[in-house]
Amino acid sequence: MPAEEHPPASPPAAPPSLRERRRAAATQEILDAAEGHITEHGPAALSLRAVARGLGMTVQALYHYFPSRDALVTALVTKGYDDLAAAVQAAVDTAPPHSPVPRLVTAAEGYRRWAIAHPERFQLLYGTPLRDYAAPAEGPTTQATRRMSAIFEREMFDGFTEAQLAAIDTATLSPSLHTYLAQLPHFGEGPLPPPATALLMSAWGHLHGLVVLEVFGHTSFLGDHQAEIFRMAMENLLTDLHHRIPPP
Amino acid sequence: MPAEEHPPASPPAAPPSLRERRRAAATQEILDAAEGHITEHGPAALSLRAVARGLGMTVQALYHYFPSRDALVTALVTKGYDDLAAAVQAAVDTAPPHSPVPRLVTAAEGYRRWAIAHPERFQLLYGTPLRDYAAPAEGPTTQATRRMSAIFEREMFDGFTEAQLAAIDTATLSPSLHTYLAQLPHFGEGPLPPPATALLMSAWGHLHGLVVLEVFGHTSFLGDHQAEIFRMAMENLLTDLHHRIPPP
DNA sequence: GTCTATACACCGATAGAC
DNA sequence: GTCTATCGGTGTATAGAC
Repeated sequence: MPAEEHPPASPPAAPPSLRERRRAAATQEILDAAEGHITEHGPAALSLRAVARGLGMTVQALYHYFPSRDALVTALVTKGYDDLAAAVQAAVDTAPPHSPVPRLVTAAEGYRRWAIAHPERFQLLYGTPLRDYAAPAEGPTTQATRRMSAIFEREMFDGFTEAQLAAIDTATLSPSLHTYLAQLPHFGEGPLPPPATALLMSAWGHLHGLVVLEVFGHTSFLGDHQAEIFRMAMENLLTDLHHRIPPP
Repeated sequence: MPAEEHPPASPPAAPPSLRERRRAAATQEILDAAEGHITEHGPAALSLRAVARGLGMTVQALYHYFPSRDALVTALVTKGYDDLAAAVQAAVDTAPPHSPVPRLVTAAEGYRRWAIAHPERFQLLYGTPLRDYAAPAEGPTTQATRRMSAIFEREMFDGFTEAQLAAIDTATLSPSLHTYLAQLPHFGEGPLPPPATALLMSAWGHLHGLVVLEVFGHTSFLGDHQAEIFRMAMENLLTDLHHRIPPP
């Protein structure tokens, strides 16, 4: 059951015909309704029937736009990653130019804010994988991860020379890991020295973990103070990082 | 629909009767089957029918031991937290007395190892909350969090005086947060100064985030090297921590 | 305590008429 | 492109016989 060609369909060079525009509009409407349903009932409750109900259609109308439930889910996941990355980027972009709060912290707070504003969509991306849904290999997840990495990489390491980054003082990396990281397809602009890549992953884990615990309610006993704990953790992360980067 | 008294049933002072022992044995058998089902098909697929099928029973037999699906889930969640905490504790306990790897890192690796060994059960605890399942307030989750906190608290801060911990150098904590943390019911043995509590939460997020990303497949591009990245991150965490604790 | 039978809901997917 | 009708499956929960 191939699931290509139907939803996004790389547009041909020619301008979209009326039929195509209508189709795109309908597709968009379905996506919005599906997103709304997830927001209200959680990712696990997503079903074509429920979306159809919400739209006043029958299921078969939907099958005309999405060949299967998986196709719809894939579209939603892709859009989720896009929106999250855009939110992080927007947070960085809209920060005042000489803000006292470091850009990396701003980016992290953008990540957290999006997750808290859209907990169910965040679950769709980073929670338990959906029952009987297999994400397409080399699919949206991979691409999205790279885009996010690129943003955080820039905010963490911009302004340092490659030599500095290569000399970052971390706990020992085995030669095997070192060469592996060195030959990893680079997400960002320039190549990233292995110690920097390792710290990037560590930082992502740190950031992500605090957000996950909060969104899934495991730190609710902190109440409103979760924001400040998060901020403190990210500021500490940054100073610890700078502490590990040698002077030029 | 009250769900008490059925599964664990605080035992009366008298020794358990034959009937009670039989009941306990059957309950245990059901729990094992349910755990097996989760391990094979994931938490979302858990249903009384499926468990009953696996046991060669009918659903109604199960209703005799668990008044509802929620009751069964609660029992499984509780057991999950217990097992995870026990695994972390066991990792610390079985470490060689003068091992070069710090006890905190050992504990963290115990956490990671359990999650990787039981990814579906880990999902049950820390993944997307189950559809239509509401954990009992002040329930197993809260208790379990405290137990885990106590372990990590010990490994992070044992050997330091309270004065040292109170003088930990973190990014600024607002007075409001400071007093909030100070009056938080203490999870561990002694009272924990606010900066230490804040760093404990930060560390838990760090640890948890890396594990979550790995278990849910978001860092699979690192392959076997995820273990080493994790180890490095935890070692860095520990040295950064010591860097923030002033000498006595 | 375990069974059959049943009520009532949900789901994905397909066939074929219009 | 949308509909009705349908197949074959999932689930929670209850009633009542044995």
